[in-house]
Parts: sequence; C-alpha cells; structure tokens
Amino acid sequence: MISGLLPGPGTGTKPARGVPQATVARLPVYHEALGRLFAGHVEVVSSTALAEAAGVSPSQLRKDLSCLGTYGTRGVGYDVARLQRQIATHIGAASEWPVVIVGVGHLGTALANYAGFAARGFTLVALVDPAPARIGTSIQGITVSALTDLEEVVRNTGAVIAVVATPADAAQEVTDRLVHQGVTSILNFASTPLVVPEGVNVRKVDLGQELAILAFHEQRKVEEVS
Amino acid sequence: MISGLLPGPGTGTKPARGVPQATVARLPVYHEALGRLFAGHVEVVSSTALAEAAGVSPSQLRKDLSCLGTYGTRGVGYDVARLQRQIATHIGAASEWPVVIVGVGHLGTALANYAGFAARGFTLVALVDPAPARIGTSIQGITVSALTDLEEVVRNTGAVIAVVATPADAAQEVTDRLVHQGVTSILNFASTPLVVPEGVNVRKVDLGQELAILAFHEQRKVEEVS
DNA sequence: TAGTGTGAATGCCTTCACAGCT
DNA sequence: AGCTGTGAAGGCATTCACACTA
Repeated sequence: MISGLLPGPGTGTKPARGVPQATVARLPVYHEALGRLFAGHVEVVSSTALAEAAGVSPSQLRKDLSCLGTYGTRGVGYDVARLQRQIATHIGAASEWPVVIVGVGHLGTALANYAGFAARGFTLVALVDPAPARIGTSIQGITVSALTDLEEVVRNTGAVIAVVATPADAAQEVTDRLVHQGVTSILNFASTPLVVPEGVNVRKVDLGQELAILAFHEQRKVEEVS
Repeated sequence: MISGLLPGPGTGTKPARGVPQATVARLPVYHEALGRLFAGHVEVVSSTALAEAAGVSPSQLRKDLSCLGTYGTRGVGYDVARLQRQIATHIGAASEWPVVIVGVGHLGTALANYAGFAARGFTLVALVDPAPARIGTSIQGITVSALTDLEEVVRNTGAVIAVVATPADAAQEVTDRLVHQGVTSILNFASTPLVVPEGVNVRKVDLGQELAILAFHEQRKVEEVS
C-alpha cells in the first residue's frame, strides 16, 4: 500500500531519533508478521523469509532493523521472540495506551468492536457521541458519553490517543477540544484534513480516498486499451 | 498526517503515465477539498488557498496539478468547478465503479453503510460473507450472498474493485478467488499482506498499524523526558 | 556456507526560486 | 501586481553489493 505519504504542515513530526518516517510506518508490520510466525512455532527467521511475510524486500527489512540496533545472528537469522520484543518496546506496543473514540456511528462502532485493539496494547477507555439515542448505550462494556462531556472524559481517562470518527464538519472542532485537553495523537477517519499545533501527530485514514486511488489505476487500465 | 507508503512487491504499480505515485495519492484529497470549496460557493481559488484546504504546501499542489496539464490562470488562480472536473476524469471519479465487499462483520457493515461511497462514484453491488446468520440479510438494499457464491457474484456484477474485510486468515484465499474472477483492485482491511499477480493493485488499510505508529510517537515523547 | 549489517549508488519526491502569463 | 508553471537543487528512501561473522 502505498499508504501514501502526506507530511503536511503542523503535524509535529520531527527527526524521530534517527529512525526514518518510512521505517516507523513499517515496524508495526514486522511486529505483526513476527506474531504470525511465532504462532506458527517458528523460532528463527531469515531476513528473506520475514520480508516475504511482511510484504517488503529483504534489503529494506535489514536496513529498517539496523535502525533499532543489531539483533540478528549472521549466518543464522533473527530470533523471532526476541526481535518481536525489541520492536515492541521501540514502537510502544509494550505499554498500555488508553484510547478515546469520538463519534459512534457505523464506523465508530466497528472500531470499538475491533478485536485487534486490545491485542496490540490499546485499551478503549471511552466513547463519545452527540446523539441522545446513543448516549448511555454500551459497546464492549464502555458506556457512550455525551459530546458535551468530552473534556471531562479525556481528563478522567488520561488518554493521549484519540480516534476521530465524526462527520467531516465536526472533526476540526472535536480535534481542537481534544488537543486542548492534552491529546497528542489523533487517528482521523473524517474526510477533511485536521489542523493541529506543533507536537501533535495526526494520521488520516480515508476510505473514499483509498478507493479513489484504486479507481485511478483502473481508469489507467481502461485508457491503455485505447 | 503522514499516511504511510509501503509499495511492496507484487502490487503491480507501474510508471503510471508520468504521474508519480505520491501525486496520485493526493489527487483525491484535492478533489475532495474542491468539493468543499464549491459547496461554499467559491468559484476561483489560488494555489495557496487550495493547498491549505487540502493540507499540503502550495508548491507541491502546483507541481501535482502540472502533471495533469495546465488548468490555472496566471495572476488569478484555478476555476474550482473546472479543476474539479479535470481531476475527476483523471482519477476516474467521473465513472461509476461497481464494488464488492467480502466480509460483513462490524467493519464490513460500517463500510457498506459508508455514505461517501456513492458520492464518489462507487456503487456497492454485492456483499459476501460465510456466516449463515448473515446470508440473506440486507444492508443498504444489498442482500448478503454466501461466500461459496463469490465467483458467481463477481461474474454477475462485473466488479473489478473489491474490499476485503475478512479475518486475516481468510484474506489470501478470498483474494485469490477474486483475482481469478478478474478483480484487479483490492482494498485490504485484513492485517496481513496480500500476494497478488502483476497488474493487480492492492491498498492496505490497517487500523492497528495506524494506532501503532501513533503509539511510536507517543513512546518517543515519553522517552524524551528522560 | 549462509545470512546479517552497512556504505555507496540510484531514484523518487519535495522544496525553492523565478521566469512568464493575465 | 499577482499567481501559475517549471527547471534546478536538495533531501529521503530504496536498492545494490559486499565486507564481515557465526
């Protein structure tokens, strides 16, 4: 995937202690792939095999891993369990991160029910929505709070990571309020870019955009014929 | 935001007729931003203003647009409606693309209900799932078909774009079957990389990975204190 | 021998700066 | 005067090739 790469201003993404952005984006992939290998009782893996499991080239994998230090054994490969632990500590998967979801529509509900959530060190601690019909209902044991209580909820849970799954026109206001309460990482599912102060990280996931990119390639395939 | 960018092998992404990958990934963003401006009755926009609305730098916007040809007026700016049409034809948003969703769990359901779907030229034509409890139920007027009928469904609808929203362990098999029926673009929500033949485009969207990347940055912020 | 770790080279993307229209 | 379009420069990221090690 090309999960594109839109730096954009004000996302507060600095040097990152020598680890390139592109590498950071792949570390979770390696972590996941190692988990699958571990589940398959693989104890040692070569860069070639792990690269294939992660869907990247072997040289890229080795270069990425070299940013974290040297955890492989020449002539042998990498100890699966050990490497996974190392990556986990680097990407923070070893800690528990409380997460707040704002917007409990279809998408927000799906995210709240997302199983891989807890598995990766994230704990859903709060759901927030403006609709009276939703306030008070529960998903995964979490009761939906009123949007007006957003500030209180964030303060009480101490969450620094939030998911914005609201309609586009509410996203910026919600973001401002989240940031004001100390949230410094936001996963944005609204189809509008968010403006945030320096030091706050935003990642955007836009279904429509992803489909549009695929459509572009399809379009090209059609045009090629003519 | 930093939407990642993992090319990976076997995604069949070639030169793309002179339009760089990174630009392709941003065109939908511009298209969307122009839509918002148009809705706000803006008729002409400068590169600076449009860039801000899209969350990119002005020079990058101009360079991107120059790939499509020259549609601006020097000293004035871009005609919003005209530019949007031009981008639409380039990215294929002017055509109607039938889309099949495989896997109707929480996520698949949310995707099926996604409003921006039709708005961007995509038509949901089929839903496929293996669970007997779901087969026969309807979402957005589309009845869920059995997974065993996958081939028939794809053939009947003529879809070339598919969304894979299955658990990770089913994703590759489903993909193989989709590709075998002529699907050439896949949006993958499963947390495993898909192997596809040359000429098939895959984009991966992984919630867990996105969160992990945010966690990495949070981790860094914590470490910086020490 | 098999496979990691890494400088060097290549290619892609972004930013800069300014020429050229309107 | 204002703003687009674009060559040129600079910065990242990926790939290559090989020294090095178990």
